[in-house]
Amino acid sequence: MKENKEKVFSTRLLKWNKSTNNRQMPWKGESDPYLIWLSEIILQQTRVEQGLNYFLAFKTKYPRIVDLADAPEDDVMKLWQGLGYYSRARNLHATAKRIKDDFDGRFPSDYKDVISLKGIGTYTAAAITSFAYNAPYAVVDGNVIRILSRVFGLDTPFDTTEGKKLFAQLAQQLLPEKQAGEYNQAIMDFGATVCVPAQPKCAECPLDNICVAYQNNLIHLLPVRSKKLVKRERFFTYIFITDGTGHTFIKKRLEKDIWSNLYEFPLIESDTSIEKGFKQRINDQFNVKVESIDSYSKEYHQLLTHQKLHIRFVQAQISQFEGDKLSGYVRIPVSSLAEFAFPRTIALYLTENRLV
DNA sequence: AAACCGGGGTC
DNA sequence: GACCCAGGTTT
Repeated sequence: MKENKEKVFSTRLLKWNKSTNNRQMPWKGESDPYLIWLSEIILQQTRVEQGLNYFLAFKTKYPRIVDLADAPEDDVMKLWQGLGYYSRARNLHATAKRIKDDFDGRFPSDYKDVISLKGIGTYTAAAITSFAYNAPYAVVDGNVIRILSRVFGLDTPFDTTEGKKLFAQLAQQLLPEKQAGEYNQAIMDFGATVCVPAQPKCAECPLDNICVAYQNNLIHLLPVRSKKLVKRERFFTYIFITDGTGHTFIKKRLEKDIWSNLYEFPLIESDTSIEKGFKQRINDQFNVKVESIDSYSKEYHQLLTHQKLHIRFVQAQISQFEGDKLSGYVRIPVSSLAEFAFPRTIALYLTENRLV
């Protein structure tokens, strides 16, 4: 009797995993759920190479959950600076505090407790519980979706409710329950090294003879995404204010928008690029009298998932007295700018202009 | 169900 | 320029 395809799939993946020298990473084979959790949060929508140094920095600075829980949030944001998706850092910190308070400082082991934590969804809960406790929960990430859509020939868009349900059910069905951790690790490594998005290595693929996409030349058509993103264009003009005393003004972004909890300079946002009339605009928006405009930067471009940002920096000089009018802003020494967490483009501007 | 949330790498 | 990455939360 012919073995069913699901069984063949899982068996071959496990065999492939044993026979391959997979990527070695600091969190591989880690048994401490705290470090597994930390690595998984950092790696959400993030490449291993990009997240690696951040993981090491966090592990060094916060060796235990309580160390992270007791840290000032601004310190956590600063360490996260440049990694993006900053809600991950806020949730990481909030969850550390909750574990300290509600779980006696020990990372929970029950799936239902784990997924109740901020910043932990189905993927991360499955990853943590399977890696740390070999709990029978199948991970579904970009790698898994890509592999399943190709091998099983599924053209249901994965970014829909129906698609998410379909891939989750199939992934769970394929999971060898007694080898959950090993299998989850195997399928993601396989997606990252063999069944890659472009130019997958089908010639060395152990699943080629059961892969619907390979057999039917559909590799480049799967997986299917339902819709493409629309980008909004925004124009930011940041005012780097000098008041003749070596100080400038910043504030923390607290609105529901990009870069929440990061710092920025006084901002003028507009529908188109601003090229002139800075004195008047600064006067109107911030109620300060500008003595002179000292410099006018190039336009920086920053691409976010849903937005294209046009960012320019203007250095404006005001009198020392005028600084008192900037309510809501913090007056800080220019020499202390390096202590604050800034969005990537602001950090870049500061570096290029030797301000940090 | 759809929108939103960063930054970097690849083709 | 489009797509992707060890996704999750909010509306």
